[in-house]
Amino acid sequence: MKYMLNAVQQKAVEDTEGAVLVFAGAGSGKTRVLTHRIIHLIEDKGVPGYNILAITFTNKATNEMKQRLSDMLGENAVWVSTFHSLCVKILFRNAERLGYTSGFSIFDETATKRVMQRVLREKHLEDEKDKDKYRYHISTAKNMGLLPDAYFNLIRAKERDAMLIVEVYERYDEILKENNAMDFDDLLMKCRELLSENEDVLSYYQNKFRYIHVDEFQDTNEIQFEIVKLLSGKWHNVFVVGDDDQSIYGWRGANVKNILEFDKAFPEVKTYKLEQNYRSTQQILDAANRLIKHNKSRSDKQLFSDKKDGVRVEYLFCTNEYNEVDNVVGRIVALKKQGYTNGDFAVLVRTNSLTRLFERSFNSMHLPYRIFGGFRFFDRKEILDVVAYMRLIVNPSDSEALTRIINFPKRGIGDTTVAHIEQYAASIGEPMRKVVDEIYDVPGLSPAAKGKIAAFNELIGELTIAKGQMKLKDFVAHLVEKVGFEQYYRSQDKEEELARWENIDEFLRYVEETTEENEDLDLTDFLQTLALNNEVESEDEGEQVTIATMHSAKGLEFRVVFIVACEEGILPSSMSLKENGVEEERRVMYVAMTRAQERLYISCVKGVRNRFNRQEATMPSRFVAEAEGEQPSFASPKPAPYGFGKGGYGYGKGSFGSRADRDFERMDDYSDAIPHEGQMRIGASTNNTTIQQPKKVYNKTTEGFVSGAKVRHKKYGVGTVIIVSGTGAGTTVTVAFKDLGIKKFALMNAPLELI
DNA sequence: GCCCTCTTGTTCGAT
DNA sequence: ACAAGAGGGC
Repeated sequence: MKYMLNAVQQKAVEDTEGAVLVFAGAGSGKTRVLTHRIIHLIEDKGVPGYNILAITFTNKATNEMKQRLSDMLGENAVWVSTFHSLCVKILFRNAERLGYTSGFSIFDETATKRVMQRVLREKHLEDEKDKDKYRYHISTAKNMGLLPDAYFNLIRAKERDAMLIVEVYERYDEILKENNAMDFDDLLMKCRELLSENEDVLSYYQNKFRYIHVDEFQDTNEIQFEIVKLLSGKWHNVFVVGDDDQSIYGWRGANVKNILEFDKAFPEVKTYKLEQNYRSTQQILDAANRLIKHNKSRSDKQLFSDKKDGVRVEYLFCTNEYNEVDNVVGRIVALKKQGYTNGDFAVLVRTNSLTRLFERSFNSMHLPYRIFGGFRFFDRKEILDVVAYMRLIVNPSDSEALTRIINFPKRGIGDTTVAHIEQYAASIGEPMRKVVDEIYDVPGLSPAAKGKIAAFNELIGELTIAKGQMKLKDFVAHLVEKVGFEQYYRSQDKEEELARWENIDEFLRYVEETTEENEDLDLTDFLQTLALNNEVESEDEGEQVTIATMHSAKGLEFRVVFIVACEEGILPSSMSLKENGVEEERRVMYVAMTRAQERLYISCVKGVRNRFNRQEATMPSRFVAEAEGEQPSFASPKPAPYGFGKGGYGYGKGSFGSRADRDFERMDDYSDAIPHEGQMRIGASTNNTTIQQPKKVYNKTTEGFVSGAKVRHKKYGVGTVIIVSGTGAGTTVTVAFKDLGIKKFALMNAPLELI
């Protein structure tokens, strides 16, 4: 079953030899072109599937591509994977060449943080406020392919403590090496190293991959591009698709130049441009085009659509985050009455933390949902613990895993003892596992401590033997049982602890399922997939509303899209403002908008939002005005004077007053723009979902009442607001008065004024 | 030396 | 709100 292709798409599909670059605007059928080309290669050109490689960026994209290919081809040997898992597979087969053993550990964020902690402890930098700074630097360096020395040369001029940063980098890498472990960035860097320094390995893969495809090429960084160049070195058949307007991974080292200057690496490249959009209505595209035009650095293009009869994009201005959630839920409920189903909806957020409110509300409304991005099931503490046992057994050098579990569940082995073992291990240049194994030779530990460690050692020894004798799923169950997780969590008799046990139980089921699909999956392979698996456990209960971060929504499409929390400081993120990254933020918004097929809602809170358990004033994102087509009143080339920083910013009374008023009037306008003649005036129909009827009275009154604000009470005098709760007319504030203590007021009635 | 509880700062995005 | 650190009890 082949779909129709337009003339340009068809040409790109049939242009199979040499380098081909396809500029593919959002929704222009990029994936379709990719899959058709692969099918064309196999069915019409007789290329064996195992000679074809397709690289994507996310697991989701990989799965989708695999699905499409097997739908159309049935069983096939096409190698589809993300850059990272491609590299892992190549590395596992050739780890010895780089001085690692196969079965090396892949350190996720949690593990690398622990390593960093150790480095900082060693270097007496515990008091350093900005601990993430070092990890950030290391990642940046690795994404550019720079070893410590080279990175030092790059930053010595602009970083005061460049020397220190590089020392931390060196030590961090040293520890990873000692652990026989790589972090995510290493996977790419070491793979390139392997390929460029081992002629035979390189030529094996060069021969194998006669046709190479790269999706989302605008998101590749230097190293990824170099890997592509290396792999294609023999046949030069490289087919890349991308869209510079959708480049949203600059922070991960992605280099738009890779796509814009592709012809420098492949001078004979043939280029195609796909500008017809098959996804969205013209109304949605108009708004997206209006927005993205504000970016200076981009190759000009204009998406167009045949779907001219859409409805207008709606802008929702909400008073607070609960009101925003209600607005979204209300519209979902109403649209479902018009025939939309749960699977048609997506709520797109800029940050993971914003998903919680929607989860809670969807739960209470019994609206099934799934989450993309956000916290992985496998990142839960209890799962990481189980996995750490597995890691230690596969890779005895993994001291990070060992320290994680040596005293969990509690065995009476304290920090001091662990630190002693760590130091001793370092002094003799052996992994901690080895020291634990020979604990009676270690000086300076009490017999009691040695006994406890010996017991732990025996456990690990027993599990190591069991691993060799059992099938993977039995082994994991055995491990969980032997270690005593169930007993530990059940004995606590707390709901929270019980939930942790249930998660482990679910993990066991996951192992069972995975091994069912692949009978002789071994522990090493399993750990490898786990490390890169982003899939959140979901028991596909049919139709679900999608909640996703804007980044993870890339490549997806939905009939109805809600872009929420479009506020200055969130989108664009305050972090991006300093780094001059507003253009990338605008592209994030652009990606989000172009996910929508039929209906697009852009919503923001103009008022107060809870962040980090404190109240912060919010104002609509400049992007809202840009998409609407107005000249934004506050988007200046200078860095914006506000931003969410430590302590938030003061939303001075009336400082943005005139604009705020205008937005509010506008909201009245749009509340009439709800699709299809008065089908929904939400609020009447559903108990929990009321669309905010703007009442300027209390809006004016709640404005500025944020925690920390100084107020004067007619009777009690001056105090400080500590808690603001409720919404609109029901808002209550709790105020601490210097002498009279803490009082709670209904804001509407209380004689309070801001000072 | 180890365990338990209370306080504290912390969160952009993904593999 | 959640995990790491501090501090007191055993």
